[in-house]
Amino acid sequence: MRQRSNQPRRATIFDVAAEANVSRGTVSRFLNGEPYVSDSARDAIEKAIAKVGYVRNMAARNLASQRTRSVGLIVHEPHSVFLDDPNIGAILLGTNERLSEEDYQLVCLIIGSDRDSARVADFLRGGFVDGVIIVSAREYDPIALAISEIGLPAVFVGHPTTPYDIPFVGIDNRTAARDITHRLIDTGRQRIGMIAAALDRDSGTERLAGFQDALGAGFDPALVVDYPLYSHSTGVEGMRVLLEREPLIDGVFAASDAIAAGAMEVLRESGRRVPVDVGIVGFDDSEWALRCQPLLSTVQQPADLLGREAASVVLDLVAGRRPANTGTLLPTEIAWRGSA
Amino acid sequence: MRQRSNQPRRATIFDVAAEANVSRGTVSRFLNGEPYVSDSARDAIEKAIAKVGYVRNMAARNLASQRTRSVGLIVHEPHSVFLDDPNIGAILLGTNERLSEEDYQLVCLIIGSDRDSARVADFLRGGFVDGVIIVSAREYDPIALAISEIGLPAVFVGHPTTPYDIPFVGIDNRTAARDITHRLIDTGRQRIGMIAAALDRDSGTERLAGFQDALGAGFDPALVVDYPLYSHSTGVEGMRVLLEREPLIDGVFAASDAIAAGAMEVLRESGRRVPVDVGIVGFDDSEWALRCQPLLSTVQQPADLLGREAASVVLDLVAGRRPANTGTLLPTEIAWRGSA
DNA sequence: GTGTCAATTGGGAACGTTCCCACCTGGGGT
DNA sequence: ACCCCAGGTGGGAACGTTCCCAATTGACAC
Repeated sequence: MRQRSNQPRRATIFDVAAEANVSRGTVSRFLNGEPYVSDSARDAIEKAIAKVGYVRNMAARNLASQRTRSVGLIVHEPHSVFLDDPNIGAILLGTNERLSEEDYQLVCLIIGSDRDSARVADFLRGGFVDGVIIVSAREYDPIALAISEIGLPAVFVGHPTTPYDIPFVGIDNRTAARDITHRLIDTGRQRIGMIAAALDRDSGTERLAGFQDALGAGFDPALVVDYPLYSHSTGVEGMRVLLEREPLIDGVFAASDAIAAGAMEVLRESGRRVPVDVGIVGFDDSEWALRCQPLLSTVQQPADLLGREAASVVLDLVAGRRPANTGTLLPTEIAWRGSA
Repeated sequence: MRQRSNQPRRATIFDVAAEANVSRGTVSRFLNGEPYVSDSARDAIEKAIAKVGYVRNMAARNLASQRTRSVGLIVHEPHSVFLDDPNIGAILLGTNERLSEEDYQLVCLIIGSDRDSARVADFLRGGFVDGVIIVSAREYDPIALAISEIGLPAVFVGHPTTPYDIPFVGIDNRTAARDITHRLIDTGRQRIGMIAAALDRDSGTERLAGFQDALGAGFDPALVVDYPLYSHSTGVEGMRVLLEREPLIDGVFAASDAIAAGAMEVLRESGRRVPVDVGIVGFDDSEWALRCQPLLSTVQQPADLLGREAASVVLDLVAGRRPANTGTLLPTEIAWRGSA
């Protein structure tokens, strides 16, 4: 079985060299875009490759060069993440696209159980990928710890709350919050409140800061409530409190779609119509946004760009180029739907 | 750079052999689970591996064995598919899981443009994967054609309408349709209709056949309408026709979630309450099901199992075992929600 | 005692690259 | 006339496996 009996043997770099009347070394230099290949050699090699139908043997290249030209994409909590979050798919797409451009392969590493976690850690330790992109790291993620320890080039997508020595790519929460709040202002809302959450995290404080930026002098602390979680029940409770404080409220920025969904239920119960009486906007563009009636206007992450950018950073690291900054924030877009 | 200067050299099979006092060949046999390894050798090798911290070098294995131990997952039309369909993620997960069990790697191959299509075809021709799983092939898919031509082990997920010499893994539309129709019957609905679609395809005719199976003698052709597309507008139009034909209709099986969503709008407009006055069920468990009020009961594909099964089939093919049958149909489950 | 066969083991020879060093060649400075 | 250097080339030596053939051993039948 040394050689698939029926198939004609695949062309190698030797065949190309022979056909082009140059040496193996020159062909290799050509293939890798290195200097010191004369124009005549280049021509001959190009023709020879076309003629013998040569394609690189990855395995041999990997073995000789001691690198794999592949990057791992690590995802945690498969079921909830893959089903709830359309972003994850887009991130995968963006990453894949960028890596393809550089002739790198994407390898999916999905961690469901602790057993997986160990298997993946072994995999990484084995040097089967040149770098990794960590998509939904938990706090104090053991795999992130392991990566940091192995010294493998890595980048987070999203903003980990625990500081590792690993760069990240995320979104600009503050600007996004400011922009979507402006929508409320621009459509003539007079009494605009916010249901904030998670003020113990960057994302939480920045969304609040953006809200404040947008309102400027008109900012009224009395119209802001805050809760620990980005949850539906936060929305229900927060909206009740806001309505009590200011029955004439006509605009609400919810710090997450789940919060917005809860708030909309309370608004409906209280007899207010969305968006006629009250405009409401959310953040995340998760499934919650589509379960609302009317559909929720919300901040949409440029998930594919996040993926692309993360790929770029990891490629830089692999190539030994330290990235300029330890974290990158990408601008967001807004999905305009019916709620405001 | 022959060897990463600072890092200690990775242990090889030679180190293990030396440590265990056996030959390289014996270690290799052990690692690959081949026979002809004595118990004493086995023990010694196990200890040696643990001691020197050996992990296989994939590149070397691939080069020597002339196979890659990786399988490609081909997906078309990234944006619509990844965003609309939660199934695709689950399929990916299931595939990845099964492949991991056999120490195979999943490589994502995503085709967005024709340029991608050519690149992927080259990639496959290059023998960079041992087999492929094609997730959302279009009719007369050029990539499927290429694969068929290259002779690469492959399997479809889903039921391609064009017959290739490639096996497939899909769902049992007929049984699923029968089962979900039974729900309508069991909850006491008396006048049950169906909005069928795509009767030019297997999926369409089988869903109708399942509906007929369930109703048996009670089947009334007058309560079935059919349209070419599985679309929202089909639901709107179909429901109008059904209501006209039978105002007392109290159960509807829609051939897709999109159809069900359209039908529910018409029902609401006509003043009928779901599920009190009319029970309605769909098929697919797509996003449409969650946009409905109340949420739609619908047929859910066992997407992770589809992925697993496809992986198993492709592994069989790679190992040279011809699968027993050319196509596999998996049973479905039903997501019970508020609409029936 | 001899032949045979099955269970083991050892190690040479690929596998197809990259890396690196040695070697040419010709033009320009001394 | 000589040296030097940059552009360009050739080919030996890894890289770490798997594959396969030859060799060794011991049991068992004749």
